[in-house]
Amino acid sequence: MYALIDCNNFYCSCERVFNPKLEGKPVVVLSNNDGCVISRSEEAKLLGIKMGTPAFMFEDFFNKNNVAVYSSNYTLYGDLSDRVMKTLIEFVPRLEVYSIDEAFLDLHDLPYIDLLELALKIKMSVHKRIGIPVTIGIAPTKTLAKMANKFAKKKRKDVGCFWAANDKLIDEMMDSTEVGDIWGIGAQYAKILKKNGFQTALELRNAPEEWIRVNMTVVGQRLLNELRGVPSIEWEFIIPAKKNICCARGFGILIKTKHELSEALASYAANVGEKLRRQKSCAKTINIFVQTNPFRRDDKQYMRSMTTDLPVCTNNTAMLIKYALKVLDRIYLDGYNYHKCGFLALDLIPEDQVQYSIYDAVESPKEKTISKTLDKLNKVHGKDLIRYAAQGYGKKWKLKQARLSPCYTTRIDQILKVKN
DNA sequence: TCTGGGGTCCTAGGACCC
DNA sequence: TCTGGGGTCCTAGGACCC
Repeated sequence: MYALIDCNNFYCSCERVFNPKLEGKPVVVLSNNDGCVISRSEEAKLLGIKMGTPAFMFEDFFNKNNVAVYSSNYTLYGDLSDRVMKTLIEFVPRLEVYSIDEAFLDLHDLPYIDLLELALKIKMSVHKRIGIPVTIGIAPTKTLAKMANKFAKKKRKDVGCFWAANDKLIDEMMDSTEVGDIWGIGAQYAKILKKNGFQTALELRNAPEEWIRVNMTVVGQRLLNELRGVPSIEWEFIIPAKKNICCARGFGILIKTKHELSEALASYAANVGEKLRRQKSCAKTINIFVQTNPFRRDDKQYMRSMTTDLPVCTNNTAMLIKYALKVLDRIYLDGYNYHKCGFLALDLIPEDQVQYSIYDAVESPKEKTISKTLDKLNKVHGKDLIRYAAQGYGKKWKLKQARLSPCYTTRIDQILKVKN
Protein backbone atom coordinates (compact mmCIF):
# COMPACT_ATOMS: atom_id res chain seq x y z
CA MET A 1 0.00 0.00 0.00
CA TYR A 2 0.97 3.58 -0.73
CA ALA A 3 0.07 6.61 1.34
CA LEU A 4 0.00 10.14 0.01
CA ILE A 5 0.20 12.74 2.71
CA ASP A 6 -0.53 16.30 1.81
CA CYS A 7 -0.37 19.43 3.95
CA ASN A 8 -3.65 21.31 3.84
CA ASN A 9 -3.43 24.75 2.19
CA PHE A 10 0.24 24.54 3.03
CA TYR A 11 1.46 28.13 2.62
CA CYS A 12 -1.53 29.54 4.49
CA SER A 13 -1.08 26.95 7.23
CA CYS A 14 2.59 27.97 7.57
CA GLU A 15 1.58 31.60 8.11
CA ARG A 16 -0.84 30.46 10.77
CA VAL A 17 1.74 28.49 12.73
CA PHE A 18 3.39 31.70 13.92
CA ASN A 19 0.30 33.83 13.91
CA PRO A 20 -2.51 32.00 15.67
CA LYS A 21 -4.78 35.02 15.34
CA LEU A 22 -5.26 33.89 11.77
CA GLU A 23 -7.02 30.75 12.94
CA GLY A 24 -10.57 30.67 11.60
CA LYS A 25 -9.96 33.72 9.41
CA PRO A 26 -9.59 33.87 5.64
CA VAL A 27 -5.91 33.84 4.63
CA VAL A 28 -4.32 33.97 1.19
CA VAL A 29 -0.72 33.80 0.03
CA LEU A 30 0.34 35.50 -3.21
CA SER A 31 2.77 34.42 -5.89
CA ASN A 32 6.07 36.20 -6.53
CA ASN A 33 5.66 39.90 -7.14
CA ASP A 34 2.42 39.73 -5.17
CA GLY A 35 0.77 38.75 -8.43
CA CYS A 36 -1.79 35.95 -8.03
CA VAL A 37 -3.40 34.01 -5.22
CA ILE A 38 -1.58 30.67 -4.93
CA SER A 39 -2.76 29.40 -1.55
CA ARG A 40 -6.08 29.88 0.22
CA SER A 41 -7.33 28.87 3.63
CA GLU A 42 -10.71 27.10 3.78
CA GLU A 43 -12.37 30.36 4.81
CA ALA A 44 -10.88 32.11 1.78
CA LYS A 45 -12.16 29.33 -0.48
CA LEU A 46 -15.62 29.75 0.98
CA LEU A 47 -15.52 33.45 0.13
CA GLY A 48 -15.18 32.35 -3.49
CA ILE A 49 -11.57 33.42 -3.99
CA LYS A 50 -10.24 31.35 -6.87
CA MET A 51 -6.77 29.92 -7.34
CA GLY A 52 -4.68 32.17 -9.56
CA THR A 53 -6.81 35.29 -9.36
CA PRO A 54 -4.75 38.47 -9.80
CA ALA A 55 -4.47 40.16 -6.42
CA PHE A 56 -4.77 43.73 -7.70
CA MET A 57 -8.34 43.08 -8.85
CA PHE A 58 -9.35 41.96 -5.38
CA GLU A 59 -7.76 44.63 -3.24
CA ASP A 60 -11.13 46.00 -2.09
CA PHE A 61 -12.64 42.59 -1.68
CA PHE A 62 -9.78 41.52 0.58
CA ASN A 63 -10.19 44.63 2.74
CA LYS A 64 -13.93 44.33 3.00
CA ASN A 65 -13.79 40.69 4.02
CA ASN A 66 -10.85 40.99 6.37
CA VAL A 67 -8.71 38.64 4.36
CA ALA A 68 -5.16 38.33 5.66
CA VAL A 69 -2.87 38.65 2.63
CA TYR A 70 0.78 37.49 2.54
CA SER A 71 3.63 37.60 0.06
CA SER A 72 5.12 34.15 -0.37
CA ASN A 73 7.94 33.35 2.03
CA TYR A 74 9.64 30.28 0.59
CA THR A 75 12.37 30.29 3.20
CA LEU A 76 9.79 29.77 5.91
CA TYR A 77 7.73 27.23 3.95
CA GLY A 78 10.81 25.24 2.99
CA ASP A 79 11.97 25.00 6.56
CA LEU A 80 8.58 23.91 7.88
CA SER A 81 8.37 21.39 5.06
CA ASP A 82 11.67 19.85 6.18
CA ARG A 83 10.30 19.53 9.69
CA VAL A 84 7.13 17.82 8.49
CA MET A 85 9.16 15.31 6.45
CA LYS A 86 11.40 14.58 9.43
CA THR A 87 8.34 13.73 11.49
CA LEU A 88 6.91 11.45 8.79
CA ILE A 89 10.04 9.37 8.42
CA GLU A 90 9.71 8.28 12.04
CA PHE A 91 6.64 6.25 11.14
CA VAL A 92 7.76 4.42 8.01
CA PRO A 93 10.99 2.90 6.76
CA ARG A 94 10.94 4.86 3.50
CA LEU A 95 9.34 7.95 2.11
CA GLU A 96 9.48 9.91 -1.11
CA VAL A 97 9.35 13.68 -0.83
CA TYR A 98 7.16 14.54 -3.78
CA SER A 99 6.84 18.29 -3.40
CA ILE A 100 7.18 20.98 -0.77
CA ASP A 101 3.91 19.86 0.82
CA GLU A 102 3.48 16.24 -0.22
CA ALA A 103 5.14 12.89 0.40
CA PHE A 104 4.46 9.29 -0.58
CA LEU A 105 4.97 6.81 2.24
CA ASP A 106 5.85 3.19 1.62
CA LEU A 107 3.41 1.16 3.73
CA HIS A 108 4.43 -2.28 2.50
CA ASP A 109 5.44 -4.73 5.22
CA LEU A 110 4.25 -2.66 8.14
CA PRO A 111 2.94 -4.40 11.25
CA TYR A 112 -0.34 -2.51 11.14
CA ILE A 113 -3.59 -4.38 10.43
CA ASP A 114 -5.53 -1.16 10.30
CA LEU A 115 -3.71 1.40 8.18
CA LEU A 116 -6.29 4.02 9.01
CA GLU A 117 -5.16 3.86 12.60
CA LEU A 118 -1.59 4.55 11.48
CA ALA A 119 -2.76 7.43 9.32
CA LEU A 120 -4.56 9.07 12.23
CA LYS A 121 -1.49 8.69 14.40
CA ILE A 122 0.69 10.39 11.79
CA LYS A 123 -1.82 13.16 11.28
CA MET A 124 -2.02 13.93 14.97
CA SER A 125 1.71 13.81 15.40
CA VAL A 126 2.45 16.29 12.59
CA HIS A 127 -0.19 18.63 13.91
CA LYS A 128 1.10 18.49 17.43
CA ARG A 129 4.77 18.95 16.58
CA ILE A 130 4.72 21.33 13.62
CA GLY A 131 1.24 22.78 13.79
CA ILE A 132 0.41 21.90 10.20
CA PRO A 133 -2.85 20.06 9.38
CA VAL A 134 -2.53 17.20 6.88
CA THR A 135 -4.72 14.84 4.87
CA ILE A 136 -3.77 11.23 4.17
CA GLY A 137 -4.94 8.89 1.40
CA ILE A 138 -4.02 5.21 1.28
CA ALA A 139 -4.40 2.89 -1.72
CA PRO A 140 -2.68 0.16 -3.78
CA THR A 141 -0.88 2.51 -6.22
CA LYS A 142 0.47 6.04 -6.19
CA THR A 143 -2.25 7.32 -8.50
CA LEU A 144 -4.96 5.75 -6.37
CA ALA A 145 -3.35 7.10 -3.20
CA LYS A 146 -3.50 10.57 -4.72
CA MET A 147 -7.15 9.96 -5.47
CA ALA A 148 -7.79 8.64 -1.97
CA ASN A 149 -6.30 11.84 -0.61
CA LYS A 150 -8.68 14.00 -2.65
CA PHE A 151 -11.53 11.73 -1.65
CA ALA A 152 -10.64 12.19 2.02
CA LYS A 153 -10.75 15.96 1.60
CA LYS A 154 -14.13 15.76 -0.06
CA LYS A 155 -15.96 12.92 1.64
CA ARG A 156 -14.13 12.16 4.87
CA LYS A 157 -13.56 15.69 6.07
CA ASP A 158 -14.09 14.82 9.72
CA VAL A 159 -11.20 12.34 9.86
CA GLY A 160 -9.02 13.73 7.09
CA CYS A 161 -7.87 10.23 6.19
CA PHE A 162 -9.13 7.61 3.77
CA TRP A 163 -7.98 4.05 3.11
CA ALA A 164 -9.21 2.46 -0.11
CA ALA A 165 -8.96 -0.86 1.62
CA ASN A 166 -11.11 -3.09 -0.62
CA ASP A 167 -12.75 -3.24 -4.04
CA LYS A 168 -15.97 -1.77 -2.81
CA LEU A 169 -14.29 1.29 -1.34
CA ILE A 170 -12.05 1.66 -4.39
CA ASP A 171 -15.07 1.60 -6.71
CA GLU A 172 -16.93 4.10 -4.58
CA MET A 173 -13.93 6.42 -4.67
CA MET A 174 -13.40 6.05 -8.42
CA ASP A 175 -17.05 6.53 -9.18
CA SER A 176 -17.05 9.91 -7.43
CA THR A 177 -13.84 11.10 -9.11
CA GLU A 178 -14.07 12.99 -12.37
CA VAL A 179 -11.41 12.19 -14.96
CA GLY A 180 -10.05 15.73 -14.74
CA ASP A 181 -9.31 15.19 -11.05
CA ILE A 182 -7.05 12.22 -11.67
CA TRP A 183 -3.34 12.80 -11.06
CA GLY A 184 -1.79 13.02 -14.53
CA ILE A 185 -4.91 14.16 -16.37
CA GLY A 186 -4.79 17.86 -17.10
CA ALA A 187 -7.25 20.12 -18.90
CA GLN A 188 -6.38 18.86 -22.38
CA TYR A 189 -6.74 15.16 -21.68
CA ALA A 190 -9.85 15.76 -19.59
CA LYS A 191 -11.46 17.40 -22.60
CA ILE A 192 -10.56 14.55 -24.94
CA LEU A 193 -11.70 11.92 -22.47
CA LYS A 194 -15.06 13.54 -21.78
CA LYS A 195 -15.69 13.99 -25.47
CA ASN A 196 -15.18 10.27 -25.90
CA GLY A 197 -17.55 9.30 -23.13
CA PHE A 198 -15.26 8.82 -20.15
CA GLN A 199 -16.55 10.94 -17.30
CA THR A 200 -15.32 9.26 -14.13
CA ALA A 201 -12.20 7.41 -13.06
CA LEU A 202 -14.28 4.25 -12.88
CA GLU A 203 -15.26 4.59 -16.54
CA LEU A 204 -11.69 5.35 -17.54
CA ARG A 205 -10.47 2.23 -15.75
CA ASN A 206 -12.46 0.14 -18.22
CA ALA A 207 -11.30 2.02 -21.32
CA PRO A 208 -9.74 -0.06 -24.10
CA GLU A 209 -5.98 -0.06 -23.81
CA GLU A 210 -5.36 0.46 -27.50
CA TRP A 211 -7.44 3.63 -27.59
CA ILE A 212 -5.58 5.01 -24.58
CA ARG A 213 -2.21 4.18 -26.14
CA VAL A 214 -3.07 6.02 -29.35
CA ASN A 215 -4.66 9.06 -27.72
CA MET A 216 -2.57 9.48 -24.58
CA THR A 217 0.78 7.85 -25.44
CA VAL A 218 2.60 5.59 -23.03
CA VAL A 219 1.88 8.04 -20.25
CA GLY A 220 -1.80 7.15 -20.51
CA GLN A 221 -1.05 3.47 -20.55
CA ARG A 222 0.91 3.75 -17.35
CA LEU A 223 -1.94 5.69 -15.81
CA LEU A 224 -4.41 3.00 -16.82
CA ASN A 225 -2.31 0.37 -15.07
CA GLU A 226 -2.22 2.46 -11.95
CA LEU A 227 -6.00 2.84 -12.01
CA ARG A 228 -6.29 -0.94 -12.28
CA GLY A 229 -4.22 -1.38 -9.15
CA VAL A 230 -0.94 -2.33 -10.85
CA PRO A 231 1.85 -0.04 -9.56
CA SER A 232 3.56 1.44 -12.60
CA ILE A 233 5.25 4.54 -11.24
CA GLU A 234 8.63 3.91 -9.66
CA TRP A 235 9.58 4.98 -6.18
CA GLU A 236 12.08 7.80 -5.94
CA PHE A 237 13.35 7.56 -2.43
CA ILE A 238 16.47 9.53 -3.27
CA ILE A 239 15.80 12.90 -4.79
CA PRO A 240 17.44 12.78 -8.21
CA ALA A 241 19.72 15.61 -9.25
CA LYS A 242 17.93 18.19 -11.34
CA LYS A 243 18.62 18.20 -15.07
CA ASN A 244 17.83 21.86 -15.47
CA ILE A 245 17.92 24.73 -13.03
CA CYS A 246 16.24 27.98 -13.78
CA CYS A 247 15.65 31.37 -12.25
CA ALA A 248 13.17 33.64 -13.98
CA ARG A 249 11.19 36.46 -12.55
CA GLY A 250 9.03 39.39 -13.44
CA PHE A 251 10.26 42.74 -12.16
CA GLY A 252 8.57 44.90 -9.57
CA ILE A 253 8.55 47.69 -12.16
CA LEU A 254 9.07 47.84 -15.92
CA ILE A 255 12.64 48.46 -16.94
CA LYS A 256 14.08 49.90 -20.10
CA THR A 257 17.84 49.96 -19.92
CA LYS A 258 20.27 47.18 -20.62
CA HIS A 259 22.09 48.18 -17.47
CA GLU A 260 19.14 47.37 -15.21
CA LEU A 261 18.32 44.24 -17.16
CA SER A 262 21.90 43.07 -16.74
CA GLU A 263 21.72 43.60 -12.97
CA ALA A 264 18.64 41.44 -12.75
CA LEU A 265 20.08 38.80 -15.04
CA ALA A 266 23.35 38.71 -13.07
CA SER A 267 21.35 38.23 -9.87
CA TYR A 268 19.39 35.35 -11.38
CA ALA A 269 22.64 33.81 -12.63
CA ALA A 270 24.05 34.09 -9.10
CA ASN A 271 20.94 32.40 -7.74
CA VAL A 272 21.29 29.53 -10.22
CA GLY A 273 25.01 29.25 -9.42
CA GLU A 274 24.19 28.79 -5.77
CA LYS A 275 21.62 26.10 -6.55
CA LEU A 276 24.09 24.34 -8.86
CA ARG A 277 26.75 24.25 -6.17
CA ARG A 278 24.23 22.97 -3.66
CA GLN A 279 23.42 19.96 -5.81
CA LYS A 280 27.08 19.64 -6.87
CA SER A 281 26.37 20.07 -10.57
CA CYS A 282 27.89 22.06 -13.39
CA ALA A 283 26.13 23.49 -16.42
CA LYS A 284 27.22 22.79 -19.96
CA THR A 285 24.69 25.06 -21.60
CA ILE A 286 22.85 28.21 -20.63
CA ASN A 287 19.74 29.87 -21.98
CA ILE A 288 18.87 33.51 -21.43
CA PHE A 289 15.55 35.13 -22.21
CA VAL A 290 14.04 38.59 -21.95
CA GLN A 291 10.47 39.65 -22.52
CA THR A 292 8.00 42.50 -22.33
CA ASN A 293 4.68 42.28 -20.49
CA PRO A 294 2.10 40.58 -22.72
CA PHE A 295 -0.74 41.92 -20.55
CA ARG A 296 0.12 45.46 -21.55
CA ARG A 297 -1.67 45.50 -24.85
CA ASP A 298 -0.55 49.00 -25.76
CA ASP A 299 3.15 48.25 -25.34
CA LYS A 300 5.30 47.08 -28.20
CA GLN A 301 5.96 43.40 -27.53
CA TYR A 302 9.28 41.64 -27.76
CA MET A 303 10.58 38.34 -26.53
CA ARG A 304 13.78 36.61 -27.36
CA SER A 305 15.75 33.74 -25.95
CA MET A 306 19.13 32.36 -26.82
CA THR A 307 20.94 29.18 -25.89
CA THR A 308 24.70 28.90 -25.83
CA ASP A 309 27.28 26.32 -24.86
CA LEU A 310 29.77 27.33 -22.21
CA PRO A 311 33.44 26.79 -23.08
CA VAL A 312 33.82 24.78 -19.88
CA CYS A 313 31.15 23.24 -17.66
CA THR A 314 30.93 25.37 -14.57
CA ASN A 315 28.98 26.35 -11.48
CA ASN A 316 31.10 29.39 -10.75
CA THR A 317 28.90 32.46 -10.42
CA ALA A 318 31.43 34.83 -11.95
CA MET A 319 31.62 32.68 -15.08
CA LEU A 320 27.87 32.29 -15.32
CA ILE A 321 27.38 36.04 -15.06
CA LYS A 322 30.06 36.72 -17.63
CA TYR A 323 28.46 34.52 -20.27
CA ALA A 324 24.93 35.56 -19.39
CA LEU A 325 25.82 39.20 -20.04
CA LYS A 326 27.48 38.27 -23.32
CA VAL A 327 24.26 36.65 -24.47
CA LEU A 328 22.23 39.61 -23.23
CA ASP A 329 24.33 41.86 -25.47
CA ARG A 330 23.08 39.89 -28.43
CA ILE A 331 19.39 39.73 -27.60
CA TYR A 332 18.76 43.11 -25.97
CA LEU A 333 16.96 45.66 -28.09
CA ASP A 334 16.54 49.28 -27.16
CA GLY A 335 13.12 50.87 -26.80
CA TYR A 336 11.03 48.23 -25.03
CA ASN A 337 9.48 48.03 -21.56
CA TYR A 338 10.98 44.86 -20.20
CA HIS A 339 9.00 42.96 -17.64
CA LYS A 340 10.82 39.72 -17.09
CA CYS A 341 14.03 37.89 -17.79
CA GLY A 342 15.42 34.49 -16.98
CA PHE A 343 18.56 32.42 -16.71
CA LEU A 344 18.45 28.66 -17.33
CA ALA A 345 21.27 26.23 -16.70
CA LEU A 346 20.82 23.16 -18.92
CA ASP A 347 22.59 19.85 -19.53
CA LEU A 348 23.78 19.59 -15.96
CA ILE A 349 26.47 17.10 -15.05
CA PRO A 350 27.94 16.13 -11.67
CA GLU A 351 30.76 18.49 -10.79
CA ASP A 352 33.24 15.64 -10.36
CA GLN A 353 32.64 14.47 -13.92
CA VAL A 354 33.58 17.67 -15.71
CA GLN A 355 35.97 17.04 -18.58
CA TYR A 356 38.62 19.69 -19.05
CA SER A 357 40.87 20.08 -22.01
CA ILE A 358 44.43 21.10 -21.52
CA TYR A 359 43.73 24.67 -22.62
CA ASP A 360 40.73 25.27 -20.41
CA ALA A 361 40.71 27.89 -17.75
CA VAL A 362 40.00 25.64 -14.80
CA GLU A 363 38.49 27.13 -11.69
CA SER A 364 41.26 27.60 -9.19
CA PRO A 365 40.99 26.23 -5.63
CA LYS A 366 40.93 29.84 -4.49
CA GLU A 367 37.82 30.56 -6.55
CA LYS A 368 36.18 27.45 -5.15
CA THR A 369 36.82 28.63 -1.63
CA ILE A 370 35.38 32.02 -2.47
CA SER A 371 32.18 30.43 -3.76
CA LYS A 372 31.85 28.23 -0.70
CA THR A 373 32.37 31.08 1.70
CA LEU A 374 29.94 33.25 -0.18
CA ASP A 375 27.27 30.55 -0.06
CA LYS A 376 27.78 30.04 3.64
CA LEU A 377 27.55 33.71 4.53
CA ASN A 378 24.50 34.29 2.37
CA LYS A 379 22.78 31.29 3.86
CA VAL A 380 23.11 32.64 7.37
CA HIS A 381 22.55 36.32 6.68
CA GLY A 382 20.04 36.29 3.88
CA LYS A 383 20.43 35.91 0.17
CA ASP A 384 22.35 38.94 -0.98
CA LEU A 385 24.59 39.94 1.86
CA ILE A 386 27.51 39.36 -0.47
CA ARG A 387 27.10 39.76 -4.18
CA TYR A 388 28.94 40.41 -7.38
CA ALA A 389 29.18 44.00 -8.55
CA ALA A 390 27.28 43.09 -11.71
CA GLN A 391 24.23 42.38 -9.57
CA GLY A 392 24.00 46.06 -8.75
CA TYR A 393 23.13 47.92 -5.65
CA GLY A 394 19.81 49.72 -5.91
CA LYS A 395 17.73 46.85 -7.24
CA LYS A 396 14.90 49.00 -8.43
CA TRP A 397 13.68 46.00 -10.42
CA LYS A 398 13.41 43.63 -7.51
CA LEU A 399 10.33 41.64 -6.62
CA LYS A 400 7.40 43.24 -4.97
CA GLN A 401 6.96 41.57 -1.60
CA ALA A 402 4.88 44.04 0.28
CA ARG A 403 3.46 41.63 2.84
CA LEU A 404 6.25 39.29 3.71
CA SER A 405 6.16 37.50 7.03
CA PRO A 406 9.41 37.04 8.99
CA CYS A 407 11.65 34.01 8.50
CA TYR A 408 10.81 32.83 12.00
CA THR A 409 12.75 29.59 11.87
CA THR A 410 15.81 30.38 9.76
CA ARG A 411 16.95 33.89 10.67
CA ILE A 412 18.00 34.60 14.21
CA ASP A 413 17.19 38.30 13.83
CA GLN A 414 13.63 37.44 12.80
CA ILE A 415 12.81 34.97 15.50
CA LEU A 416 9.39 35.26 17.12
CA LYS A 417 9.36 37.62 20.10
CA VAL A 418 7.15 36.47 22.94
CA LYS A 419 7.77 39.55 25.01
CA ASN A 420 9.75 42.73 24.48
C1' DT B 1 9.37 0.46 -64.00
C1' DC B 2 12.83 0.93 -60.52
C1' DT B 3 16.04 5.54 -56.34
C1' DG B 4 17.96 1.94 -49.02
C1' DG B 5 17.85 1.13 -44.36
C1' DG B 6 19.02 1.84 -39.84
C1' DG B 7 20.58 4.54 -36.40
C1' DT B 8 21.57 8.82 -33.28
C1' DC B 9 21.17 13.41 -31.83
C1' DC B 10 18.92 17.73 -31.46
C1' DT B 11 15.06 20.84 -31.11
C1' DA B 12 10.49 22.42 -30.65
C1' DG B 13 6.24 21.80 -28.90
C1' DG B 14 2.78 19.80 -26.07
C1' DA B 15 1.26 17.59 -22.12
C1' DC B 16 1.59 17.25 -17.15
C1' DC B 17 2.85 18.34 -12.00
C1' DC B 18 3.12 21.46 -7.62
C1' DT C 1 0.20 50.58 -11.69
C1' DC C 2 -0.83 45.55 -10.87
C1' DT C 3 -1.74 39.01 -14.04
C1' DG C 4 3.88 33.23 -10.75
C1' DG C 5 7.89 30.21 -10.97
C1' DG C 6 10.20 25.88 -11.49
C1' DG C 7 10.30 21.52 -13.02
C1' DT C 8 9.49 16.60 -15.83
C1' DC C 9 8.46 13.46 -19.66
C1' DC C 10 7.07 12.21 -24.41
C1' DT C 11 6.71 12.70 -29.46
C1' DA C 12 7.58 14.21 -34.08
C1' DG C 13 10.50 15.81 -37.44
C1' DG C 14 14.84 17.23 -39.36
C1' DA C 15 19.86 16.78 -39.84
C1' DC C 16 23.34 13.84 -40.14
C1' DC C 17 26.03 9.48 -40.26
C1' DC C 18 27.47 5.02 -42.47
